[in-house]
This record gives sequence, C-alpha cells and structure tokens, in this order.
Amino acid sequence: MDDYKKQERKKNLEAFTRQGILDGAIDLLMRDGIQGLTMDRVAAEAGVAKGTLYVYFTNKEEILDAALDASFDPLIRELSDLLDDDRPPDRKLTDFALCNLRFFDERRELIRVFFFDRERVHSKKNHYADNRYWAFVQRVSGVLDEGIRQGLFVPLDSQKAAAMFIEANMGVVMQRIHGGISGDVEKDARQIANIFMEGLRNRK
Amino acid sequence: MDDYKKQERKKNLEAFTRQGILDGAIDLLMRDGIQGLTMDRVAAEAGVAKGTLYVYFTNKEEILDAALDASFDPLIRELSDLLDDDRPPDRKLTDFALCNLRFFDERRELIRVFFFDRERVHSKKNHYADNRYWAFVQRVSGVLDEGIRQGLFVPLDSQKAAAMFIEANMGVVMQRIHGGISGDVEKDARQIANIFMEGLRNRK
Amino acid sequence: MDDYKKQERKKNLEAFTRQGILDGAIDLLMRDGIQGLTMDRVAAEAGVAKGTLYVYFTNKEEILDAALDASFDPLIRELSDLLDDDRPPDRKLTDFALCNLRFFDERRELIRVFFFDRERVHSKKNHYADNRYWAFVQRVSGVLDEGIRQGLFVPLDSQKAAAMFIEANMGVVMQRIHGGISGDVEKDARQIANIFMEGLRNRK
Amino acid sequence: MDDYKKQERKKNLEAFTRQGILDGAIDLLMRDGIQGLTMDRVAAEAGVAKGTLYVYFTNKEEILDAALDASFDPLIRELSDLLDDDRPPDRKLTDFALCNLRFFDERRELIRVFFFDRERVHSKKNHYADNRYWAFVQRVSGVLDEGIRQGLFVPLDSQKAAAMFIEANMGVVMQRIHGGISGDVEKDARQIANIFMEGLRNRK
DNA sequence: GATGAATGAGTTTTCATTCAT
DNA sequence: TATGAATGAAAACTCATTCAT
Repeated sequence: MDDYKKQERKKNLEAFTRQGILDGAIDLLMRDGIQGLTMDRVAAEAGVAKGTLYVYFTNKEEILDAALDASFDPLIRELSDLLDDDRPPDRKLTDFALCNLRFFDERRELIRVFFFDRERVHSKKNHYADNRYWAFVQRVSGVLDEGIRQGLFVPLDSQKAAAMFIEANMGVVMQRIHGGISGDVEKDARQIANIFMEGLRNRK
Repeated sequence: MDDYKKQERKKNLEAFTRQGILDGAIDLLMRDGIQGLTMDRVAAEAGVAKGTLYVYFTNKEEILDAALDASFDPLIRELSDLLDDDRPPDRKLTDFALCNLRFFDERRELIRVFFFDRERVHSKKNHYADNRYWAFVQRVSGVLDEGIRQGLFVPLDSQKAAAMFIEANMGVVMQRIHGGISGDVEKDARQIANIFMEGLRNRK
Repeated sequence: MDDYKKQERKKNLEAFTRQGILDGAIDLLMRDGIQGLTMDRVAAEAGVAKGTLYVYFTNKEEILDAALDASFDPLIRELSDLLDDDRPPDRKLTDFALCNLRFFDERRELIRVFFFDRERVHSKKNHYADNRYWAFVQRVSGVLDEGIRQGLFVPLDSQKAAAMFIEANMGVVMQRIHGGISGDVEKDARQIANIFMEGLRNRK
Repeated sequence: MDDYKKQERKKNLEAFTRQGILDGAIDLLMRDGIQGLTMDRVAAEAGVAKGTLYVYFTNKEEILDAALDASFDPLIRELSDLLDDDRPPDRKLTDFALCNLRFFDERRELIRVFFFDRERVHSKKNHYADNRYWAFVQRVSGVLDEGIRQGLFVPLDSQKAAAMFIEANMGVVMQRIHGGISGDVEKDARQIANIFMEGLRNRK
C-alpha cells in the first residue's frame, strides 16, 4: 500500500471516530439537553474512552459547538437551499416557515437546545451558532428587500422584520410543542407567512 | 418600643436581607448568566455568609426562581396593567411592543436569562416562569380575540398568532441589542404592531 | 411578693422551660433517632428559640445526654426498685427480663437509641449512660452473687454472667421487634430467666 | 504483553486501589468510629484524591457498607465454617463463643461499629449487615433445633434462644474490653456455652 | 493514536453555635 | 432571660481535564 493510500485510510478512520463522537453527543443532546452532556456520557455513548475525546476535540466546548452545529445542519441546509433558489419572495417565506415547523416537529427536544444555545451565545463573542443565526436574519432580510424591490412588500426596516419573522416561527413551534402539535404544519406555516404578508387587519 | 413596632422592624429587617440576597442574585444573573449563579457568589455579592442563604431560601432553585421572578416583575406588571385597561386592541399591541422594547433596552442582559428560563422551563413541568409565559400568550390571544369580535382583525388561530407576536417582539429586542440599539423604540414598536396588523403586502 | 418567693417562682419557671426542652428532645429522639436530633428541631419541638437552648444547656451533647437519661429513666427506676427489694434472686432475674421486654415493646424506637448510645459511649470516656450501663451490670452481678451465696446458683464469674444476661435480654427485645412482637411478654421473660437458670440441657 | 495479561494487570491494579480505599476506611472506622468516616479522611487515609473514591464507589454509603462487610468478613467466615461442619451442637456453641471472643479481643474497636451497624440497620430496611445478623440468628437457631432433635436440649423457642446466645456473647465481649480483657478466652467461652447449656442452677 | 485511572477545584447543603438586641 | 438572624466550618458529591502506559 502506498503512502498516499495509507494516509487516506487514516484520515477516513479519524473522520469516522470523530463523527462517532459527534453522533453520540447529538443523541445525548436531544435526549437530555445540554445539561445532560457530560464527557463521561459522550464517551460511553460513542463507545470510546474518555481520553479519546481529547484527541479529537480540545475541550468540551468544542464538542458542544460541533454537536450543535451538526444538529441544526439539516435545517440550515434546507433553509439555505430554499432561500437560494428562485421562488418568489412570498413563497419563500411560507416555505421557510414550513421547514422550521417540520424540523422541530420531529426534533422537539432541539427547541430547548436552540434557546439555550442563544444563552451561551451571548455570553461569548463570535460564537459560531450566533453567527449562523444572524446570517439567517441577513438572508431573510434579503428576501424581504427583494420583495420590496419588486413592489410586493411595503418598504420597511427589513432587518428587524426578518428577525421578527424568524422569532415568530419559533413562537409557533413552541405553541405546537406546548399544545401537543395540534393542527397540520402546512396550515400553521401559511398562517405565519400570511400574518406577515397580509397582517391581521380586516379590510372587509 | 411596643411589640407591634418591634415585630414590624423585624419583619423589615428580614425582608431587607432577603431582598439583598435576591438583588445579589439578580446582579449576578445579569452579569454572568445562570451558569454564573453559584451559592458562593450569591453570598459574596449579597455580603452575607453562605449559610444565610439557606435561612431565607430552601435551596438554590428557590433563589433562582425568585431572582428570575423579581427580574421580570416590572415588565410583567407593566404588561399586565396594559392588557387590563380599556385601550382598543390594536393600541394594546403597539403598547405591548413598546413596553417590551423599553424593558430590554435598559436591561439587555436579561434577554439571555429570558431565553434560558424557557430552557429550564421545558425540562421541568409546571415551572412558574413557564406558566407566566403561557399566561401572557393567553392574554395576548384574548386581545386578538377581542379584535376579531370587534371586526377589527380577520378570524384566525389567535393562540398561535399571540405566540408569534410575543416572539416577534423578542426578535426585535435581539436585533436592537445586536445592532447597538439603533432606531428609536417607538418606531420599532410601531413596526412590530404594524406588520402584525397590516402585514407586509403592498396594496398600492 | 418577697424575694424568696420570687426566686422560687423563677426556679420553677426555669425548671419548666428546661423540662420542656428535654421533652421535645425525647419526642424527637423516639421519632427520628439520634440523627434526627438537631438543635433547630429541638427548639421548634419545645416551642422556644434556638438561642434559649443554650441558656439551659451548654451544647448539644448536654441535651442529648440529658434526653437519653430521661428516656431511660422509667426503665432504670423500675429495674432499680426491682433489684433493691427482697424477692429471691431467681425471681429478680425473671422480673428484670419482664421489665426490659415491656419497656421496649412500648418504646421500640429506643432500642436504636440504646445501641447507638453505646457507640457514642465508647468513643468518649466517662460517659454517663455508659456508667449507668455498667452500674446495672454490677447490680445484676450482685444478684447473682447473692444467689451463689444462698447456694442457689453455681459459683461462676458473676460479672460476665451479668453482662451476658443483660445482653441476652436485648437479644430477645430485638427478636420481638424484628418478628413483630410475637408471643407474650411473660413467656419470653420466663424463657430468658429459665435458660440462664436451668440451661438448655435436657436432663430427662 | 498479550491482551490477556494486560487486562489481568489492569484488573489487579483496579482491585488494588479499591482495596486501598477500603483499608483506609476500615482503619478510620476502627480508629474514630462511624462518625469519623468522612470522604475527605478516607481519601487522605487511602492516599488518593477525593474524586477517586467516587470512581470506585457510588457514594459514601457504599464505602461504609463495603468497609463494614470487609471488617467482619473474617469473623463471618470462621463462624460460618464452624456452624457448617459436623461437630455436635454443644461443641458448636462453645466454639462459636470462642470465635467471637477471639475476634473482638484483637479488634476491640469493632465492637462499637458492630452495635452502630445495628442502629443503621434498623433505620433502613433490607440492609445487608442486618441480613447477615439475622442469618446468624437463624443458623444458631438451627444448631439448637438439631440439639433438641437429638434430645440434647430441652424443647424451646430456638429463635429467641439463638438471639439471646449471640447477644450474650457480645455482653461478654464488652465485659472483656471494659475490664481490660481479664481471664483467658477459653474459660470465658466455656462459661458462655455452659450457662446456656447447663444454666446457673446449682443441682448440688 | 487510544486508553481510562486519577485528579482536585468547585458546587450544594447542613447545622451547631454565637451574639446583638 | 429570651430571642433568632447570622455564621462558617465541614460534609458529600460532580466532572472536565490530564497523563502514564
């Protein structure tokens, strides 16, 4: 076996162990929340020795960060794709809401993590997840700007509206979880987008 | 000194120490977040011995709960009063937003605690703060129902809309804090209420 | 009121408070054992302030000692009277056992205290309860000596036999408590005395 | 080194540390009694960090239990063997007493622990040491039953007699310790068994 | 690289005792 | 004398991290 292949294999093996640790951490995170994430348990869950964790990560925080990243990755990717393509702005908002609702319906434990993550976020500058959050605010704000430019939406502070929109989504997610997920996702998603686009006002 | 006065004074003294502990806890909470709240630090901050904490509170959880309660008490009271009086529903929404924005502008550290509280909340049934949160969802939902009854708003799932509205407020709060509190409060408050009531749609 | 009367009254009052504290301690002792005896609880039980305990007793140990003394006082007195009067030695042994069994049947919580007291006893020289225990060994030993002198019992090391006899009583007490107090007291008492006096040997 | 050996060595090392902790705990127990058994001191005595204790035992109670077990193990084993073999019943009683006396002569501090253990025992159901105590009562009771069957002993409540016998042993142990261990063991053991078998009565 | 035994600083909690009023 | 608020030393337990193998 030549050196290149050897190195390749090694790299794969490493990636494999690293992923295993991360998977264990994510499982733990979804099961017991951030408080339940101890190095002992991560090691046990991943089936490696405690010391091994420190071979792949410098400390607990790094594992936590990576696990959080990985947890939200499917959502992030989906939302990203959605915002990237060429649907009309109003459609994008509805689909954005739909994605959110679906994601948390299936992973309701993550809502806790989501909020907690923000708590961590604000205690430490330049946190990755934080950046990601604000990146989404930016992008939704871009969608709104696009709608404004197209004359679809009224001119307004699109950044604030974007933040509002994202949070409003979380509000409905919490409502759904709190109430045992009543009502179908599509209807709720439409309502979110609707209120944002049409408002509550009855124009008869 | 007669007995009544003595007892009165004692009661005041007691309340004083208790409040001191609570103040210390709140300060700590706002400075370092929930993770920074240790009994040692609370005692130091309040200028009492560690044991004294246990004279006034049965355990750490009680202090935390009381501190959280106390932190949000001014906001809760203000919002409560506001929702109770006889303004028209649309005005209530604007004022609600205004209160929120003002409160967190001045106590921006509390936003972290606010979110974290919810994290704690969902891991433990029947938490007080949780009840308080959902009580507000209920009351805002009541305002919406009133507006619907008056023909002011279109009929919709008022509970979900209420949750959306409250969260949307938090979204703007975070925006303001993130961006260094740009723009005046009234304008932002009006925008929140506006989007909810009128929507984004440009009707030319 | 003259000075004498005043002082008398004071003394009575003092004795009254002291007794109240002791009564509270005894109740606590019987309810929760020695581990459950804290100064806080004694004060609450006695209906006085914590500080007051230190007016009447120098420290916790003194209260504990006094309470233990008082707890076993009825037993001590009864056994004392019994050993003092002029029954024949063999009768004394039976009656001794009977007293023991009856006492602990009604106050089974004290058996724990009894054993624990010995634990405390041996960790500290010259403990009162300890002395009392050995005093009883002495007196039972005296009864045996009397029986020996009368030609009733065979000559033997009466001190050791006395200790054996007292402990054997405790053994049956524990048996009774363990088995839910089966069999009547008189029969058990007679058996204890019998075995000691007649032995197990079958002489056909 | 092959895998088997490695694992073997590891197991030994582990057992070694565990035993070291236990030895420390036992020493402490014999020196200062149960009250003197704190995790800090056990760690210091065993020459390990406090945290290490929790690697090998889940909590203090487990250490205490294990230490008590280990302390009495030699006695338990010896008594067990003795009761198991085929000596005649009366011989078994004498030998039982002899074992007891010898054991506590050499480890006189354990007598405190022995009694205290019973205190703990009765405050908590299904404690191991408790079972062990009552198991011995059962087995001695079996010896008595055997003697009765053989026509050696008079028919009586063998359970109660067994409890008496065991406690009587403890009485003599305490006597010996109290009096500075006067008289030789054999004589005392014989006396215990004798009183039980022959009684005190002088038959001329 | 992988291990896992060992660590020890940090955390919550208890409670006998003191002392100013 | 009586009070009870305040104390602080001491106890049990946790867990991220290190390091020799």
